[in-house]
Amino acid sequence: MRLSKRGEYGLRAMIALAEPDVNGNTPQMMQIKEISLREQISTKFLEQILLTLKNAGMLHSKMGVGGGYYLAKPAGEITLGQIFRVLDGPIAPIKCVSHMAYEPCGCPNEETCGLRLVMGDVRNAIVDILDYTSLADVVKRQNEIRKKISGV
Amino acid sequence: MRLSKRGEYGLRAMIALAEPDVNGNTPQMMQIKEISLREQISTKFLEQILLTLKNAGMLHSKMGVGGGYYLAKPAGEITLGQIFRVLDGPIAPIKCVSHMAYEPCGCPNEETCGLRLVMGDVRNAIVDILDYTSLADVVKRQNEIRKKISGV
DNA sequence: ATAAATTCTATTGATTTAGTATACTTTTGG
DNA sequence: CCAAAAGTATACTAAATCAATAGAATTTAT
Repeated sequence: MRLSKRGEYGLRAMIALAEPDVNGNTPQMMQIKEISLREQISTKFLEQILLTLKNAGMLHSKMGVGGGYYLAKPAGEITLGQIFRVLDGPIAPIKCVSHMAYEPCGCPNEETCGLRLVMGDVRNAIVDILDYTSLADVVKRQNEIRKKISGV
Repeated sequence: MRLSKRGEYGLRAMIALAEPDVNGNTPQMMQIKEISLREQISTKFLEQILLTLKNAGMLHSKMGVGGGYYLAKPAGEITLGQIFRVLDGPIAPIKCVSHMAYEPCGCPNEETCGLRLVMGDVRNAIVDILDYTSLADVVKRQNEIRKKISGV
């Protein structure tokens, strides 16, 4: 049940872009290099990932000197599930329980397949988290932890 | 978030072995061919998978004529999580939230990494299902559905 | 003895992953 | 206008993993 590096980097970059800039403004614009440096990601690889996200309509960009990427929508309207699906495909652990990319899996009787029943539960559990967690939620949670740590 | 074919086939085979035989006896002994035929799995591939499961101590086998595989423990004592880990490795979507195979993931600050927080939730949700569902639970659930269908 | 069954090891071909490489286009500062 | 900065777009590749295949060795019932 692995999240790919592509997915990991893309999610981390999106979370970085969802944070307000030094002046508290949002959405913040950041250059690829800035993100790759801060998040320890190969610049060239991140380039591809951000481009994919842009083509999927989740990011906007500004070319040329002083350019960069910024979120296409408010952070509260972009969920981790959406980002995940763009970069890593369907969330379901097995095709026969996928809502977005259903395919029969070849078991003798899909209707009474025990594995399918359980994997359906797993799918729902994951989707319930990823599709109901927005970038804004993540940023908020990060800030709460930071506050708790500095407050100790 | 994909379950591999190896994992899928292995889980299906173990569920088949957890069902009582025609006389209601359990654990039932089945030959590789029998399982591969019923579950539509390449016999040779299933061979490898069952061998792995045997070496992990979840199956016993009897060689020679009239031989076959059977569960090493009662179906109620084998969880899907155990089987999954043997065939597909750690359940966690990202190493830095794995209990069984922790590794840092390279983000600048693991403690306040938002992605890690969310993926930790995802891991727990999956583990809560797979580690608390035994083969016996799956068989029971299958039977309930079969009863419901034939009863309609 | 022999046929049926599991065991074990090696290999293969396809696909995916995680990048690199290269060249191009757009924008802006000077 | 020109050069540098920045994103755009493809193509390529090395390594790993996946799904399966092959074939020989071993064990057992009859």
